Amino acid sequence: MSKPSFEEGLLQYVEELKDESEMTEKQRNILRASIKLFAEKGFHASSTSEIAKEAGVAEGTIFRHYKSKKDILLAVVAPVLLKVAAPFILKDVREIFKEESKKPFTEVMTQLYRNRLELVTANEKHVRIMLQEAFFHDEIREALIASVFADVKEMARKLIEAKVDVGELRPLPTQAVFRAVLSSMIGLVLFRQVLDPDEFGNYSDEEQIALSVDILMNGIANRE
Amino acid sequence: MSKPSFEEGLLQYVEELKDESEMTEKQRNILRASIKLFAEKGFHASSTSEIAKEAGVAEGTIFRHYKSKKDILLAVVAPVLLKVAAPFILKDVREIFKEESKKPFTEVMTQLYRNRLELVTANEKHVRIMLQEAFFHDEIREALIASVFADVKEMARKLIEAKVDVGELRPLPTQAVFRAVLSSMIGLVLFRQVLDPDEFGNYSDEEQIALSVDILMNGIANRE
DNA sequence: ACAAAAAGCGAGTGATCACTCACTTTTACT
DNA sequence: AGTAAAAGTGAGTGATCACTCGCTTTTTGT
Repeated sequence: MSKPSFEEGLLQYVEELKDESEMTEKQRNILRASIKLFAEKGFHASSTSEIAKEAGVAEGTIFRHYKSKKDILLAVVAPVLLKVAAPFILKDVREIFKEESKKPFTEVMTQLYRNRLELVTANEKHVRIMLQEAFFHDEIREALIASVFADVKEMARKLIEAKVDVGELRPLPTQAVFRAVLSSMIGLVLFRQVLDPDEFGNYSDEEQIALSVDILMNGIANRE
Repeated sequence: MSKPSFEEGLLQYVEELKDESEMTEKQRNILRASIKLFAEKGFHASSTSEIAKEAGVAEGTIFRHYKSKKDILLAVVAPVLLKVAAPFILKDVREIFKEESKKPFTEVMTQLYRNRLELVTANEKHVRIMLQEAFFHDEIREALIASVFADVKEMARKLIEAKVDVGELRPLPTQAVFRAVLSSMIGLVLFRQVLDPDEFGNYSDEEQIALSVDILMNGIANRE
């Protein structure tokens, strides 16, 4: 599992801006600067004067190309989300899901949980900022759902239905199974990072993952 | 299950401010106004001039009593959280958990999920603002965890351990079971309200709850 | 009753913000 | 080369913000 950072992906994308479109160099600089600052400190915390400074451009130039600050955000978020964030978030998931039929579902889940825990740990700041922005701006939330959630849902759907067909999973509504999987994963991250890091530490990450997967697969009820 | 709104609780608390402490009437008005505005629009969106206006007080008076705007927040949040929000959030949970030994765990969970779904639906705005503030201010997040999460965790611990003792639940680490329960609940709410409301609507709330409880109890794996 | 302290006041301060506009420079087209 | 359009500029605008300060009013203790 390779580990190119989100930052690298961003920088690379920013360089690629050079080749395409009929943008002025200055306009590209504005986008570059905005991407950098928004990713670093979020939208609200980045002022237009900062963006201008970072871009080496007069503040008036910004508003020559974008009619408002929010306009920059929208111009920046869609392509970045689609070309950098979504691929970055989904890359490993796609690999893990690829060999669906070979591995037992339990193993796929274990790998997935381990991988997601790593991803969130390594990119805590960016995750935080993304959630924050998704919280505030409907457009970003919807774009995130459309570009990331929709994909992962489709991938999961295929895997889950295949596993139901071979009798490895119960024939429940796919949507409910997907929800259970994602909920369990979100809960794992949430408990470790936010809600209860102390008690979480009573077991190693591997043990916690094993517990989560065990419960996801077999439930918490005792079978008489 | 009674339904006093969060708003009512807030207003009642605000009235009770009258009786206690050595506060000036104006100072109480400032707290009242702050509580109202913060609950309505959040901390950042409420300006000190607004608070002053709402409180019927000069802006200078605010800073006579509180050395900064954040100071008001901290003075307001701890007691409100402890005396209004936490009881409000936990009230029904406590009732549902009360008759622990009588009802099967499945039934308790079903009631709990149903109740939480109702609570979030009926108080969407306040939930949103609380999460938003918890996101931004470490102090609030920690206060929420200490006053709400800690309580619910303790209540759940007792119930879970009792149910493990009578053989209704598997002898897993309590903490992992609690995480599974809470994750499933958060997931239910998250999918319905944010992530996938369309597909969620394919089943009724009751059906979705039943599915979540079923999976929580029995897992998603097929038992050969 | 009187003075000191506390409470209250509101115009004012300086900072920052997104955004504008009159103007200059560069680019593109003929 | 000449010109019109596009790009770029930066001082300026008005709004808003949290917060201050010199002053007046009210409360308190004796």
